[in-house]
Amino acid sequence: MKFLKIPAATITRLSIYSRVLEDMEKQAVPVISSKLLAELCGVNPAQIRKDLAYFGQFGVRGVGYYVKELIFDIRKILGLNKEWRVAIVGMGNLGCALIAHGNFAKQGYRFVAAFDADPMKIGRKLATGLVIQPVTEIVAVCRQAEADLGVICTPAEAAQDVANRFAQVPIKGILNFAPIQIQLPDGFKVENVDFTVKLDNLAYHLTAG
Amino acid sequence: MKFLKIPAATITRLSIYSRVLEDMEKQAVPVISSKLLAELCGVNPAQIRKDLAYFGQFGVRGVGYYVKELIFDIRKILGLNKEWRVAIVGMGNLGCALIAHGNFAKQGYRFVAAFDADPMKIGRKLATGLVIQPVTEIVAVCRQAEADLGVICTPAEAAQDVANRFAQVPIKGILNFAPIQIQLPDGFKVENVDFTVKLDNLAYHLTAG
DNA sequence: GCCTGTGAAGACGTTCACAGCA
DNA sequence: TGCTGTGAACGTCTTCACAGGC
Repeated sequence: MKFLKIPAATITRLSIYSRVLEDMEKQAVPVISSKLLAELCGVNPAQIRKDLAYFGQFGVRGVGYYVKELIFDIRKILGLNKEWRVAIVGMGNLGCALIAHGNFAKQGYRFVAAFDADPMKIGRKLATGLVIQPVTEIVAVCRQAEADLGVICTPAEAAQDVANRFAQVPIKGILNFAPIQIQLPDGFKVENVDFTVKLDNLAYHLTAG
Repeated sequence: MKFLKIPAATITRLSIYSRVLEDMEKQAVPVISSKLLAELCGVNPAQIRKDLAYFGQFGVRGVGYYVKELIFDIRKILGLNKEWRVAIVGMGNLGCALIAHGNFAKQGYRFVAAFDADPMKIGRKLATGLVIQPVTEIVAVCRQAEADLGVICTPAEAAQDVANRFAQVPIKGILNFAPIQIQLPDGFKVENVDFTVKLDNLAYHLTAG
């Protein structure tokens, strides 16, 4: 599917388009133009058309895009036409909040394993029915549970060790909430979510901008 | 301070550099070269020198950068040489997890007000001593508490309303965890943290890449 | 010799402007 | 007419390569 080089930003935007489109669908909007979608997403209309053009032709000239079809097409492009099985490590406040968070399930992500290093927490049953298991079992349990993706919510010190275990499974996609740059061989993809980096951006813009 | 146009990515990287440098400082490393720092951050050495060059000269030729000084300089660039006062709305699992999260306090961000729409939660006292107040009081309480930044952890439906209230305070920098594009006039800066967008990126790369 | 600081070159992503089609 | 699809123009960011200085 990947003939041209797709900008990383394009993928991120497709994800946002799909979120906005789902909203439109809920409001029973049947068709949308790149102009309106662009406004709702805060981007340029040509950007949207170009992003989609990397993957094919999805619109109707003179009309626009059929909302329902476009949602389907984008989800297919992103690989969301399957259930993704997610393992999560570090069941502190944040880890528990993520499991309880409704948006993951809605988008097709399902938590299939949970781990923690704290012996006090092991064996505890979470709201979803998952039982917390020891981090030493990550490789075995994730293989058994056929996990595709890993989420790291541990303190920074533990994050690299967890990533190494994920790598052995192998789990090739990791969402990392620890404020540290994880080092992994090529072929592994780490996405970082760093709240303080975002806050630092705000601080800078309010200070200098 | 802002003579040239600074790339947005530069600010994000400065924030990451500071995080890695703080790690170096803890390990009592006195001096670091752009080459080593680049490896630890996963970027090109010239990138680091260029990023810093936007703001001045911080290194010593033939030697490198003094870790402690560079941390200080970067924090000053980002505007982190003051305490930032943060208001947070939506005290569900995620909101509570954020308040409990140690990294914010460590970087100079202090929660000074918490809000929720649920009458059952109002008046409840959080671990930090903060008392949850009704969202209708956002403007008054934030002014009183002199909040600089706002964090939105509400469901998507409530996020725009909360942002509008922040805008009236006025709070000009908002960290938004709701999966929706918030619309605000120029002069306001919104940073989005959207977990599912990140997961979608992983899904795409594991599917197509 | 070594590493920073920086103009110039190159790569990349975005926007424009219009051709193509309902 | 209206809106998509897309090559070309533009602007921005990154990397190179070397001059400058310890």
